[in-house]
Amino acid sequence: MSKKREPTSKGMMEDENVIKKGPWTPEEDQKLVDYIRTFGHGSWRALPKLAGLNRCGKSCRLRWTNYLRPDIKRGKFSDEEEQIIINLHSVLGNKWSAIATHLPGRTDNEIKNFWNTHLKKKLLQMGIDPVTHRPRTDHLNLLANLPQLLAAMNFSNLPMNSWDNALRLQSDATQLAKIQLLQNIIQVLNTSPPPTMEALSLLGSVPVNDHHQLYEYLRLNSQLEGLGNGGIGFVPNSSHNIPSTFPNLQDQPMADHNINQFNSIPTADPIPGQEFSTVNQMENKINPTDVSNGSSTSTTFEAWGEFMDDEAGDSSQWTDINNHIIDQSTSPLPWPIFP
DNA sequence: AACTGTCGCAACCGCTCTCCT
DNA sequence: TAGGAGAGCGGTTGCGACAGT
Repeated sequence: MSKKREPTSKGMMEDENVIKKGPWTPEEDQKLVDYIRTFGHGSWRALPKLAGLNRCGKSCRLRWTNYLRPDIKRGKFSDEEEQIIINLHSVLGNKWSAIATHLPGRTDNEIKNFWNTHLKKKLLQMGIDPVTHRPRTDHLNLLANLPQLLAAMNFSNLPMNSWDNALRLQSDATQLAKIQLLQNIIQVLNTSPPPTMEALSLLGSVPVNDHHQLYEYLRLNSQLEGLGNGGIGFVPNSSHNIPSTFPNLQDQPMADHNINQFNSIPTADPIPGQEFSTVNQMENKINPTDVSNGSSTSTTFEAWGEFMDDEAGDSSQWTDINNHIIDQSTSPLPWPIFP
């Protein structure tokens, strides 16, 4: 698309008949703010004339919503905001306005800019595709980036002590992000043929606490498998492909939830051009209303989250994992680590 | 000091959606 | 139901600020 902006009117003498474009002056801002404070914006198209501005209504609306609105929050995004954006983006994609509704005081434009200038790069550095939120396909690269992936996992593990509706959605998305990351790590460990010595040796760069974290996740999922739910079927150094990362939920008595959609599970080697992240598959099935208003008590994410909670016990398995990280006496790894 | 490259962000464009008649 | 107007959204661009040479 060739969209050359008209030469900016900055510093130009304005023809009264020409709608001004480009940066807003403090005087224009003041006029707009004064008018909206007094009369409200009403019709944006009519506003500029009424407010004495030589701008189009659209420009006035954008200036107000993105910059002049009194409830706008300025300054750097916090770590928590950053994580919320990543999580919501994994669910909603580039629906910036939908994401913005979960971040009071932040505008869609600001979030979009922050994503494009910071978060995209950050995810790429961690070896994660910012579009699909899946690790990039090169397995050796993935292993090389394992420390960053695990760091991202820890980063995602925000406390979830406030279960208001907005945070529910974020928490669900956080769970998914974690599952997604682990799933892809496990894919690498279960590739057929088995990981090479070289590939496994890369694990040596992963801090030992992260080994414990991985191990605990795998152990817990093996327990799920033992319960007849499918589990992830992890067998260290096994020579077969990983059968299914997610539990087979179709037999679960959860009729109120749209859970059968998980029948289609991403495989270790998606067909080129048909790579659908599990998160995206879920997104396609989610009632948009549930996502946007965050008030539903029966979202797919909740169903999945409840399932996880049920199977892992009252305390989240992630808390369990973290406890093991603190407790240095946890079980040794079931696979060899090459120096 | 001058030049060049990179980054961040405000603002624009064009398309889509929603509402009304 | 069709069509027009207004509003909203996502993608993109231009430009100032800053860092590096």
